[in-house]
Amino acid sequence: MTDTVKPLTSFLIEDILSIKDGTDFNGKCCLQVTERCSEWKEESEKLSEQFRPQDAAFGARTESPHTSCPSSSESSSFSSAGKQKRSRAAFTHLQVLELEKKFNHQKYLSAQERAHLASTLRLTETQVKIWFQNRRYKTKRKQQTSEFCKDAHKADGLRDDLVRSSLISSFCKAYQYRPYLWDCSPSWGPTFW
DNA sequence: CGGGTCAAAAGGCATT
DNA sequence: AATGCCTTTTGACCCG
Repeated sequence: MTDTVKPLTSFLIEDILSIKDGTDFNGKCCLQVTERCSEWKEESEKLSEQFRPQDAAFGARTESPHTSCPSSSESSSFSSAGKQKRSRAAFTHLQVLELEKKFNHQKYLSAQERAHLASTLRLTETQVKIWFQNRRYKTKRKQQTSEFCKDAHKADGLRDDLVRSSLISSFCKAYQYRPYLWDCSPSWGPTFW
């Protein structure tokens, strides 16, 4: 993996989508992030044309479509001890975006839909399946966490604005490594809080 | 460089 | 057998 294409985390996209849906906190920033998101998408599409990490660093997505889990058979290597060494592909921005879009639309895929999405994104069906599994579990965890936080705040008699500030600081924390989001507002950055 | 975080992938077990 | 959920492992990245 080079610095040219950094994986866009699904967490990031998830938050971008939630902001676009208007469920987040700052109207001005929402608009800017939305604009930023489409800019980024264009950029991502260009990059994905120019450079495909799976072709360079990973064998994971160049496999034959006949194998159900080629990423493990083709991109895994063995250490000197003979133990299987796991490889971990980093999906491209576009791949994650499309997966997120699909996930936003439906949480579960049929075998046919999965196969179609996999071929569209040049991933294996297993990768798509595992991605959806991880994604569902992540959503569930996040929901459980937020419910727990709500209860805790209620119990402490704290007001909504504290929850809000907690969300904002989570957001800050989540995006601390993503300067393209930080620069969407001149006054928006770690010092803002 | 060590530790923290995130995410892809594998493993285990349950369900259909 | 296929797929689900949940946990664990692994690797990349960042920060102090």
